[in-house]
Amino acid sequence: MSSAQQSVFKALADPTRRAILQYLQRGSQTAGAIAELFPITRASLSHHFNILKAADLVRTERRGQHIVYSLNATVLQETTAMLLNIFSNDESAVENQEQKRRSSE
Amino acid sequence: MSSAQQSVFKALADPTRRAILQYLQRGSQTAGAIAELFPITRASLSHHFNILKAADLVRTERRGQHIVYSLNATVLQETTAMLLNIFSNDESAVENQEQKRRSSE
DNA sequence: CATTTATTTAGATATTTGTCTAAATATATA
DNA sequence: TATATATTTAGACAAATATCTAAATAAATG
Repeated sequence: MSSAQQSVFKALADPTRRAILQYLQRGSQTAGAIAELFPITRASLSHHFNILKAADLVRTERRGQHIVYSLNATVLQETTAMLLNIFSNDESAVENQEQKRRSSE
Repeated sequence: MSSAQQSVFKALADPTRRAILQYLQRGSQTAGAIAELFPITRASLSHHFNILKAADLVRTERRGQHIVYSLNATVLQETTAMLLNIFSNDESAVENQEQKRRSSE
C-alpha cells in the first residue's frame, strides 16, 4: 500500500509527467496527440507513460493503430486525500525505518 | 511559481523525507531527535533537511546547540489544493513545453 | 502482401540522487 | 580556554533517472 504511494510520488516528481496528467484532465488523448505537446522523442514519452501506468495514474486502451491514454483520477484523489491528512495514511515509512533501526542494534 | 512546485514534488518523492514531514506533524523536533528514527547517518539526514528547507516544507530555528525543525503546513496545503484541482494551478509546465516546441520549428 | 503510420522496446549515456566518511562549524560547559 | 555535544558541509561513489537513436511490434491501407 505504501509502495503504491511511493510510485505515485515518484511519478509526480517529474514536470513532464505532471504536464501529461494535467493535459489528460481535459479528456483522453492518443500517445501521438500528447507527443505533439512535448519537445522530447516519442520513445522518451513512452518511458514516462510506463511510469504513469505503473503508478496507476493513467489507463490505456488500444483504438486501431492508436493507444488512448486516460487519467485515473481516483489515484490522484486518494493521494491528495492522504496529503491533506499530512501523510496520516502513510505511516509505514516511519515504521519501516524504526524497524530497520531496531534490528540493527 | 511552478519551480517552487517542482521543489515540493521532488522533496515528496523520497520516503524518508515524507516520513520526516509526517513525524513533524506531531510537533517540532530537533535534528537529533529526528535522526534517532532513521537508520541513516546524520549527514544524510542533513541532506534531506536541506531539500525540505529548499521546498519551504520545513522551517528551522536554533535553540542553543540544537536546531529545531517545524513543519510548514501551508506549503503542504497549497500543494494538496493544487493536486485536488488536478494540477489546474500548474499550467506552466504544459505552456513551457508548448513554447519550446514552437520555438524549435 | 508490401508499405506506411503509430507506438513501444532495447541499449547507451549523461545527469541527478541518496548515501557514506571525514572534516568543519557552532554552542555549551567544566 | 579546552573539551564535549549537535549539526552541517565537502567530497566520493553507486544506483536511479531522463533522454537519445535504432530497432521491433502492431494495425491500417494501397
